[in-house]
Amino acid sequence: MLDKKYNAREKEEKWLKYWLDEEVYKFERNDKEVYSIDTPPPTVSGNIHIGHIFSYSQTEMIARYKRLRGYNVFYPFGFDDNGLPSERLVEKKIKKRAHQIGREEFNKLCYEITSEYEEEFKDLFNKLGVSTDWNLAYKTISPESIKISQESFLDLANKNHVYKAESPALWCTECLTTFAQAELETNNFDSSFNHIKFSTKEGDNFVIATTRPELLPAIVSVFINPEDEKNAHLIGKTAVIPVVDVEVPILADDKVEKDKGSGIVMCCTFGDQTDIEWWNKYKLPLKHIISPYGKIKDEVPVYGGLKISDARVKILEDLDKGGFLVKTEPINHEVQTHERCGKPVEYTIMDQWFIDVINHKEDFLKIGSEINWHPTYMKSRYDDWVNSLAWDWCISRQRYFGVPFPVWYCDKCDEVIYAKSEELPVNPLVDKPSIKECPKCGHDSFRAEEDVMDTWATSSVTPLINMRYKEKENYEDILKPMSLRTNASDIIRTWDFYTIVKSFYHFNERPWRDVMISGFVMAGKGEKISKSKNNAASDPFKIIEQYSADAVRYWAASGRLGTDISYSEETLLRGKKLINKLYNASKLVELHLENYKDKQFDDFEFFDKWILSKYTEMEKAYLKYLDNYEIGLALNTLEKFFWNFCDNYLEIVKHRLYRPEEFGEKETFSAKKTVYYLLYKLLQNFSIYLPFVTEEIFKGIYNTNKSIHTSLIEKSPYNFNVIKEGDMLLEIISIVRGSKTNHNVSLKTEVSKLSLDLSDDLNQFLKEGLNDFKATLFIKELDINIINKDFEVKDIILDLE
RNA sequence: GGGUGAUUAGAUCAGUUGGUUAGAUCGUUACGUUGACAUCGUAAAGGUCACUGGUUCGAGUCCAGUAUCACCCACCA
Repeated sequence: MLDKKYNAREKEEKWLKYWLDEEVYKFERNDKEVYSIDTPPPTVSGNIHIGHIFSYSQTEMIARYKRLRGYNVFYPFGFDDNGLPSERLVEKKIKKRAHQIGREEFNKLCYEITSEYEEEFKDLFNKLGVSTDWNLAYKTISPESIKISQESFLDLANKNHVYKAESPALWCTECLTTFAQAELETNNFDSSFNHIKFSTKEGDNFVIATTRPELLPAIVSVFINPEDEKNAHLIGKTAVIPVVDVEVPILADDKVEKDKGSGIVMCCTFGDQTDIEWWNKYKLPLKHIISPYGKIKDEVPVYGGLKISDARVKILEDLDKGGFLVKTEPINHEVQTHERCGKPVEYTIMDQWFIDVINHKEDFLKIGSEINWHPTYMKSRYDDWVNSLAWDWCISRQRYFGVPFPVWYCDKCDEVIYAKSEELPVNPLVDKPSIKECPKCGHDSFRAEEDVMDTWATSSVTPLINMRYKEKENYEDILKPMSLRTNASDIIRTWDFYTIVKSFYHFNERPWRDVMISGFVMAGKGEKISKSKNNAASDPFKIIEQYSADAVRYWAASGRLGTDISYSEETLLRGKKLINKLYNASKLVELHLENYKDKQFDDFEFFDKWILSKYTEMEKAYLKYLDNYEIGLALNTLEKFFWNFCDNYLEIVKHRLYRPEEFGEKETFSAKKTVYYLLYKLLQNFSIYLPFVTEEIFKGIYNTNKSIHTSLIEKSPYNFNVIKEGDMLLEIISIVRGSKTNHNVSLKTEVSKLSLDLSDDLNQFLKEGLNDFKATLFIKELDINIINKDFEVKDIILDLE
């Protein structure tokens, strides 16, 4: 028996426990086809927000859908707990920087603190009803993941796709590490545009405008566009840099824009990426003046030891004193920053490990086109990114909490010593190489590689982690390729791209068949969710408590795939209403199924045929949408049908259900069979969105299975071709109801006489459903006149006594 | 500046290959306690489908341009 009222909080707790205790979502090998999902391991950065609910719910609904369609669903969860975001979380929490407490101690704290946050994540996802098998869960910093990540590195090294090189790299003076192109972000900064007077040895004067005057000591040349007539006379001469008094050549390059600033550019090593390009192209000397900590290097005269910002002030003062500063104008401009901390990027030059991506763009594009992108237009974002790649993928990070490179160097000849596969996982700082002597020079002492890998170098192998790559017990056979990757559109260029890179290098194959890209949660139209503004209900736990997990999932399912969604109380309330309606409709059905025994039957009444046919039509659309990952559109279709089912069909059929003596046994059985069948189907359809309330109803009324979530959808066979006629009769019912409303009387008011003009055809159908029709509208007398049109309501006489 | 998408009722969103009066929910208004449901029901009001052109017998839907928003990229002298 269903309770009188549905208590979501109590029932959600109950069914969550049941699912976990009964291992309803446990993955076991069997002969069913596997459907596997590569879901994003959330970054453990201490910040759980509403966006997590949104994208993870959508993926989860696909898992439930595929389970209902008979697939053996492989859906493991993970946590991305290595790398900078986790380090920053820990540093914030202990209020100390990593280098202040030392590597070993710091890593220990990282393990502990990230584990705490993972429990919180796990709790949230459980409460949301995420149907994962936690036995399959992984952490990107676990020994197993480290082993697989190192294995991946060695495989790429073996295939000559990684190399070590001294090369310019993006450097963060806040995080004290290099980072990858993909981690760049643009931010707006207030700054000043300084017009500085230069001269040439030959006696000319010219002006260069710059936002970074502190880089004057790093100038190695000056560039002018070869077609710039105004400045052409300077090309080939020697420029004298003011204040620092150094001479550099004036060269020509067509990358210079004639009309920008004075049309003359200073080239520093390094101020931006163009500088690096020119430095390479023209083999310019290196003057690297920025220290890792964001100061001017000590050896630089006058300005050595100053912070970048202080050096800027000082050099502007000196320029002004010397009469070199023509003018200074304030500007707000975009500056490239490190996305993890927002600090403007600097450049450094050091030994780094790189993965070659520039040489295989064509291959990555090809793999990209072998994957089905949902929505399809998301593929062009991937293509654009691959086409725009300018750097190889730098995977060295001068950090602590990450996967160590399985690498040592010979102390004498610097030969690279790779770990052996069977030694993994290794920490070269602790472990020693298995060889005793350097194979190149015979020397017998080695030093460890101290850098760790970029986080993406590990999260890009989640398919390998999922398949337990090279483990004895593995899933390699069923996960090559995986069925689905899901993520939001912002990490196409990182997570999706890098995973494709690795899959191509390891297996020469696409990592997944389908990719499903979701949008973002917005606070309102065009308003981004932001922590500082606090413009969204920030605590997902509170939202679940307030509205129930089912209602939150309902909100998360709304909208088209790939488009942004707003945080909307209205939608949450709408979900709550739907849950209530579903529960109450089920109670009505339950009431009439007390002694019901299902059996083969096909002699349905007219309105039963009508609603069954409508269902079949709806189901087709529902399945089609879900097969295309259009979760929201499937829900729309389903919901529309459901409200019609309640407001119209149940209102019609309840008379027959209550009064079998008046309508007949067979006729009443037809109604029972219809509601028994359709409610079951609707519960299944809703179960992917509302797993808790549907389970409660299913177990209360049907209980034909361990859980509704392990039942199977069998397509509805009913199709009686009466949809049009039924819809027309419904229109007539609506007109008569409208008449009652306009007279301000109850819908139970009797109709003394209803006069209808009907086509002969429609009249035949009405005859089949006549008793239902009359009972629904409380009609005493019905007068029908046959015409050529479909129908017209001629006269409604209400019994207004 | 470039790529991709979005722009529909006061709010949140649907509208599947172009085809009659553009749909739903919330909110508003009126009415109705009807044996699942007042966390309800019935109905009403509410839209120049961002703007400007074009294709077509016919455009919310296709094309071009403009504006605004979002994600990504480039520039960042």
